[in-house]
Amino acid sequence: MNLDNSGLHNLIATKLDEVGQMYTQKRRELVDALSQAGPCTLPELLEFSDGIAQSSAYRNLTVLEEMGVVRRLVHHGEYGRWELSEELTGHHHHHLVCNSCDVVIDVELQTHIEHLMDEEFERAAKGSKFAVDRHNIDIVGTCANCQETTQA
Amino acid sequence: MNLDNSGLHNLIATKLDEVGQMYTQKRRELVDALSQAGPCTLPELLEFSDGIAQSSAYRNLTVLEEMGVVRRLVHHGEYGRWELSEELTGHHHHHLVCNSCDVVIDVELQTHIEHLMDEEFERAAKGSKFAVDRHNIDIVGTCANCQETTQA
DNA sequence: TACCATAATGAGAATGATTCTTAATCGTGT
DNA sequence: ACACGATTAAGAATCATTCTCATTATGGTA
Repeated sequence: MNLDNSGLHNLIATKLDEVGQMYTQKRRELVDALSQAGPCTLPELLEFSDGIAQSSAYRNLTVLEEMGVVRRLVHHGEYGRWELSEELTGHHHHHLVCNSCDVVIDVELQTHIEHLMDEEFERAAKGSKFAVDRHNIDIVGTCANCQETTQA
Repeated sequence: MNLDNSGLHNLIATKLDEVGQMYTQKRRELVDALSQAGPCTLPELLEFSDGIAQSSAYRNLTVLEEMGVVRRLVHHGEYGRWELSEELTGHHHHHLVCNSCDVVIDVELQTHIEHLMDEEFERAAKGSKFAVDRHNIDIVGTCANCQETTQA
């Protein structure tokens, strides 16, 4: 599979360079996997990447998270999940979360709904003097695969 | 503090009785704590409750979760959090999540916004043939306490 | 009230995802 | 080629959560 992630990679390389971090092959592989596959667990990332050690994967993801390159998601499955940061991809999105197999799928909502929600979230937070930063929405249910499986 | 949770307790007692589970004093204490304090971590629950063992707290919460009495939340803090289920309280709500101290505060949104969101979530899920069950919204930012603290 | 069967409790061991430690290796600039 | 700092990987350590099991409490029954 040939990915053209050169734009993405250049962006990240610059970002890491600014703070004296290296954008190594292993780190590129993690980013490639995430850009292909969407939110991934660590075992999934280990499959994609070629022979990276578990501890290195965790460490690199932590570094990349601190740099704002990736974001860690936490749901009910046994593993955490990682995705490219919105800051990097430029796509604000939310998640379909299957409560049968724990898979996570990206979705985008219509802009005018996002605006309405932002306004309402601000209003709702005001009562608690809570300063809103961002919002995460999980649409929970059953993915297409699991619907088929349970019918069989 | 005198709570009148008799209605709540009766409801739960009936629910548990139907499946041959006991609604013990320890379980009542957990429910009382949750009904007072909102989403709680396990250490918080251990403080509220009077001398319940850690392992018993976990086991009881799991049982109560299976009965649909409580729900487990998972965020980025070190501990999971537990709250009374919406099915039980009858209040659909979402969460303000402080990314500084990890506290979780309940909020309710306006009904017409909930309707708009539900429609949009259905629409967004359709593309992935995803069957929507419910939605969770986290409004992430800084709670009032942490805003004060950082100013000092 | 005494007895029995079943469920709940608590102490501690086990589990397992994630983080930490450390020695070896790699990259980059000189 | 050298030296320095960053990265890697293997395995140990951490720690929230789950499991085990012996003890205790509960509810039903006669």
